[in-house]
Amino acid sequence: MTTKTEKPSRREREKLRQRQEILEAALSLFSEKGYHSVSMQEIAEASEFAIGTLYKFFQNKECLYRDLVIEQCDRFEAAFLDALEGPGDEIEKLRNFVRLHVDMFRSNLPFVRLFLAESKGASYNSKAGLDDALRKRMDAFLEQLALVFGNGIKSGLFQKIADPHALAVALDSVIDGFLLRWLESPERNPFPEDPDVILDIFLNPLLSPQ
Amino acid sequence: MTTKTEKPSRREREKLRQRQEILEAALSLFSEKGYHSVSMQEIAEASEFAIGTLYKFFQNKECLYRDLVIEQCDRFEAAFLDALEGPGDEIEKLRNFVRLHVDMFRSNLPFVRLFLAESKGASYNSKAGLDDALRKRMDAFLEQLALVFGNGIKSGLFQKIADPHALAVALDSVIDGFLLRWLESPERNPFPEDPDVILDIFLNPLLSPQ
DNA sequence: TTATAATTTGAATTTTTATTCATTTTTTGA
DNA sequence: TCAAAAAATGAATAAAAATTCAAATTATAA
Repeated sequence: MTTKTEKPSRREREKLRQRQEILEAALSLFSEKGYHSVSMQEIAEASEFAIGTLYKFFQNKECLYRDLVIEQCDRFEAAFLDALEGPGDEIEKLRNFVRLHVDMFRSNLPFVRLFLAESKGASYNSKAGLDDALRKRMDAFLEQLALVFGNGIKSGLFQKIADPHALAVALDSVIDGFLLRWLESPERNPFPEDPDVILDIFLNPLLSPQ
Repeated sequence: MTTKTEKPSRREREKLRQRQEILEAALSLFSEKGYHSVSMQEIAEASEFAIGTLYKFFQNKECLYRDLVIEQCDRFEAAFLDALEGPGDEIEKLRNFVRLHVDMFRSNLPFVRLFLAESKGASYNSKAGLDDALRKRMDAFLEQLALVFGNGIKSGLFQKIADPHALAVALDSVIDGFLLRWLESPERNPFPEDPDVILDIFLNPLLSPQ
């Protein structure tokens, strides 16, 4: 009962911080070993709380995992949409998107592993309906990306070599493909520092002849 | 001790058949529910053997899973390499590869789910070194695919818009991307019946101007 | 047909881990 | 400073499966 005007009290802020610490430890563990190979015991030790305390923050293991994935997805989605809604023509938007995608991939490897496992592989969380929620968000995002292609075609910036939605799927797949190859064998596959390495495969053919 | 000249005795053939039946049941279950959500009990019931019998064929659950994945990969790899080594120019080889990829995807959905979980997501089998083995095979296969692009570029059939290895990664990613989208929401994403829908994104820009 | 070997079985054992909750520790406010 | 409330703890419980193995069944061949 410090000040009443402020929304989150000191205690509440402290709780939030603790919650984040648990999620951070859990993210690191889950991404390394997968959902089923991480015990609540381990998460407790890594985050330096007692097992019982975890259950004060999360109803159960599944909910902990779900919250973790959803919160990280929020971050990523917001960042990607920002890139698509930024200034510039469609080429610029795509370039920003690829650049951001590559950057976020590299600086969020633990989550990326988790996300790929969750979206491409078998979901650990079928009961919690997590995969369904993710699929819907992914659909919505691809819709936005397709819009960029669609607008580019409408304005004559791009040639209509394929359906905008197909192009969106293709671009997203290729980015993930490149980054995944790098993640799996960095020695054989160079990290695509320059986003144009990826984008050129699309832009070159897409660009209308001047 | 029937005939000595024949390699696999009647008994041995019977064993093989039983083993296949177990793997078939396991594939169906694993692909539907994921490694950790399938018990040996379930596999036993589905294949109509006793639990103990499973352990006569496979050292443990992990080995059963590993054998399953590896044997299916063998089939796929052989088929894909066939397509790349077939007759025709590089365009024809790529077209055959895409067509075959799409066909095998559709007619082997249970295994495809498993493979994606294993290769894109978190491997269930880190101890057994399965992911490492798969990665090596994938690398080798991409090398072959890159060779096709490389030859096409050398012969002037393709323009060198990117490194052959990058093109191989990109094509493989796009195929998987399209098929995965279809798998996840068939109502929203049409099945790419015509392999050219996928290949055109590559071939159009690649084809040298006549 | 029958003794022996090979195979199959599934109940019992062991292991692993999620979850609970009585107890202890810490914080709060007078 | 102290009693009451809140929070944290982790040993104990419960549940789920993997694995084992003694007993039962089936196949072999003399």
